[in-house]
Amino acid sequence: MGLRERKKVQTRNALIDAALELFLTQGYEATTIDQIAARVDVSPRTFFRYFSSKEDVALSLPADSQEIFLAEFAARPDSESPYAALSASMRAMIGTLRDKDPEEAARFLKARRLVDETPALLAGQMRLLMENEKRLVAEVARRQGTSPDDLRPQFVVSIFTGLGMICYNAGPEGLDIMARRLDDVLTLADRSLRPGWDLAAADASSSAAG
Amino acid sequence: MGLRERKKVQTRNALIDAALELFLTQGYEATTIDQIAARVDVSPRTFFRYFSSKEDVALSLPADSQEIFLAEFAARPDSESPYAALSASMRAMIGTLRDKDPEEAARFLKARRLVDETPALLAGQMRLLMENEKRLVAEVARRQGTSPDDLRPQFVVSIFTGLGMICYNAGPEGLDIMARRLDDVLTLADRSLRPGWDLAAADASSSAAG
DNA sequence: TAATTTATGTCACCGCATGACAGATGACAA
DNA sequence: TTGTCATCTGTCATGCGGTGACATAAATTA
Repeated sequence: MGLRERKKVQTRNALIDAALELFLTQGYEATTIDQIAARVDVSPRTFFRYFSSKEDVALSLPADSQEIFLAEFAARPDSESPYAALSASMRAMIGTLRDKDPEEAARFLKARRLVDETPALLAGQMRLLMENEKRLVAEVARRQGTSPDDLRPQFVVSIFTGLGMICYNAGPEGLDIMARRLDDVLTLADRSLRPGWDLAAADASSSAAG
Repeated sequence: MGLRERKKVQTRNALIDAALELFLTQGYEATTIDQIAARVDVSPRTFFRYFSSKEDVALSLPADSQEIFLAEFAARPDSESPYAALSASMRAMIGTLRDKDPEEAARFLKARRLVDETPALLAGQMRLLMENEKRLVAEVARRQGTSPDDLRPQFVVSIFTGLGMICYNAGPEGLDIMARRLDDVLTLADRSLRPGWDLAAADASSSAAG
């Protein structure tokens, strides 16, 4: 890897660190791009060459974790039911996060804390989630053998997204807490849902695109 | 009602109409506050005296409908289970919308269409939803006899929120379609969930606040 | 009509975000 | 090492969103 590339990731990480630091101490809105740039000794214009917006830098780590989740999901064997694959991917994501070096894990937790206490960022995170939702629905539909326009894959994804939010948003206290919370939620789900609920049952189609 | 008040609601509605019109024809981001204000013959500064942001005017109608839902929910008898009360409130909300005068219903549908095709607004709508979520969880906890910090009321609300999103977001084509979609989703839910799933079962507590 | 309240317009200002251009710096071949 | 090229960066200018301050116009009340 050349010097140029190394410098780039270095600047990028520095910007993230500076941003998180300032956001957490002064508050998200109270922090300006100029302050972040100044702390990294970079022009404000350069900030926007690394991140498309103020929100972007705050959500870059959560966005990464979502990408990890999606990658895990895509890698699950077809033998698993949609819901089983989704649950396993969630567990795998937490595991992956835990295996990273401590520095990066700390960054992630900082970001999680920040998002948790900033409504605007919570909304942004939801937006990320929704952008991925289509991909998720498509994959679930494939596993079910139904159409992505069908109500059933959307149903499964919606249910799971709700569960994911509970444990994801409840875990700025550490990845262990988050993992435990996930277990609790999945236990609750097992108790509430009928076996095979996520498989393509008889009718209930009523396609109709959104 | 005095002239002053009448003028205010008039201006407000004019701003909403102008905004929706421009948003739908030019696109949300491509439309400026100045354009909206100009169309109503009002200074841009005045726009912000009626709406706190560009997003606010676009989401004012969806926000209203959420308020209606919450009001309906608060009015449901305690004899209903949490999930039953939530479902009934959703139906009632659609009914209330349908009973309004056609002009206002048209505005609502316009807003729904707009939100549907604008990711930023979709996210904003989710933010509104999440702001109300606490209230919802508290009410469900009361009905269950559990603590709002408990996982179970959160679980019920999350599940229902997912279902609500499916039918809500699928209905820019009219309130009738939206009602039918709701029926389909609830049917699917009845088939997937065990009877009494939304009641406070044995343990599964593991409180832990977010 | 006079006094008070309140809505509106004007002006100034800040922060976010983007395009354009010039200069600095690393990459690479001779 | 040197020269060329690609790319990163800083500076400048601009537009839009959003807010505070103040004066003016309009409605309310007496």
